[in-house]
Amino acid sequence: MQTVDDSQETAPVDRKERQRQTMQAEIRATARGLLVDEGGAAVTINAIARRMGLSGPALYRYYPSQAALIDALRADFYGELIAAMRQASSHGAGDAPGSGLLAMSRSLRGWALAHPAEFGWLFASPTANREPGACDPIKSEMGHAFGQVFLEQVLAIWEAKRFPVPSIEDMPAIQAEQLRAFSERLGGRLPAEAASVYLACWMRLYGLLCMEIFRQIDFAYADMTPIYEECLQELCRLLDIAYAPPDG
Amino acid sequence: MQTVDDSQETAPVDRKERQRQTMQAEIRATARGLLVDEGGAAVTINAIARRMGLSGPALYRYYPSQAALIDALRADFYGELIAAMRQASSHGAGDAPGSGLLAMSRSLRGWALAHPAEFGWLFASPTANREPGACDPIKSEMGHAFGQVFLEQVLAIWEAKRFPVPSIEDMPAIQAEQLRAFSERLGGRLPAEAASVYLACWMRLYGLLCMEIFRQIDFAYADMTPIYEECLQELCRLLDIAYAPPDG
DNA sequence: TAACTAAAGTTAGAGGGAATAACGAGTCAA
DNA sequence: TTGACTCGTTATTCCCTCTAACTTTAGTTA
Repeated sequence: MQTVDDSQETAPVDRKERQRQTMQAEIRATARGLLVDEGGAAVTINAIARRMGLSGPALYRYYPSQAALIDALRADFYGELIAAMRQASSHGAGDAPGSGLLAMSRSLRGWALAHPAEFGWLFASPTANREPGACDPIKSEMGHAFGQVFLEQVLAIWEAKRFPVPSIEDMPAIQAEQLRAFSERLGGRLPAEAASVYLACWMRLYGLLCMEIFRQIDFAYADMTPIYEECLQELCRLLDIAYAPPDG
Repeated sequence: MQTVDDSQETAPVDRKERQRQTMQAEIRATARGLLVDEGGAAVTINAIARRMGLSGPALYRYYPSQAALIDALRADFYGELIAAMRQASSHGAGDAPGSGLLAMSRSLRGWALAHPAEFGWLFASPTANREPGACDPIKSEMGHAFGQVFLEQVLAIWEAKRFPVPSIEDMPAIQAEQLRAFSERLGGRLPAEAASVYLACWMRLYGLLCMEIFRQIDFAYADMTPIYEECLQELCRLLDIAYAPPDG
């Protein structure tokens, strides 16, 4: 049934497949260069093809549409950011509880500052702007994995040494219900009360970073490093861990 | 010198000018309808003209380019949002100090929730995405007026009854310097220490709202009303005013 | 009243982008 | 050798922005 009888047949197939994948990677790399050099509006099928010495329609052998290409590129960005965050958090592990979280948070900001155009595409896709009701599949999938990295750190802190949590009874019923559902979706590894702390921390950090990257506060602050560190200090207080200033 | 000798000459000129302005307003209204109905990508010169029963190039009599039209539309949105915020804050005035701030904050969220597409264009213009270095003139001008509305409320609270402020000596030098410069740009009406509290409050509120409107947290929270109110409670604590739950 | 002027609309067209169709050249296996 | 498959091409369609050149119309002026 299978055509995998021996290597004489599978080898060329694999080689072709690898060539195809490197071509796709080259297309995405070219698109990213265009994004960084000339802005998001310059990322067109024709412009990418021109940069690669190809004719426009050739790219449709590799991506069915411009939107698909852009989505793949955004998935790249998510992957790169998540990898950077994971690496930073593992580097800081073994020390005091929460050192991984601090390292991860700083690497998140570092990546966003180093790649503002890419970060902008993560936050709001130019593709998703097309239709009003259409939700962003990349953001739903990868955005989940994105918050997940932060969640893992909070989870580690929670499992090592519980942090203070608010009483879920004091919350409005709608909020309590949503927290319970979310906690369940997490497999119950984080109780609803602790999940509310995780979400509060994540919103604080991510919200502040967006304010900075999208320059919403630049009428007052050009350099937001101290404010970001102040935010991290408050997260540490909320999670009952020790704050350590960045080294270097 | 002036051609304003009597009404026989000025009347037709004014009438033409008025006609021109109502035409511009109609164009912007049509564009907004397109934005709301079919998304940002549908806001094209040709589509607007089609909806109005005109040919495309006719619109260039009223706006020099698509970008200019979009900028004018965004200025409309800023104006509408700011007017809503101002109205809400004046309605709540006279009562306890800070009641205006609470009303304003809630009307801000109310407007953003009612007009997510418009809010999206305030936060990140599709025009500004063109070039990487190009800053957004509308956001710089109107965004300032936007934060100003919140600032006025904080200022009123400050002048009525000082709120606790952090010591500027304890801050990093970079932050202290930026705060002093900002305070000076404000005409010294708010000292640097108090300005840091204003900015912290504004970033918290605006950042949280962006998280909600851009659905960054919808993996956990569908309805963020309680979280927004929680944030308002914390702002009240920071500004040393009484929190009052929304009526209704 | 007749001619002039300026504004507001028109069509035609250049230039670019997304996407499809139809076609040619290479590769590989039977 | 032949047939199939892949990857590239050009040609074409449709839509977009924007300019040029024109008609029409309303208001002004001699």
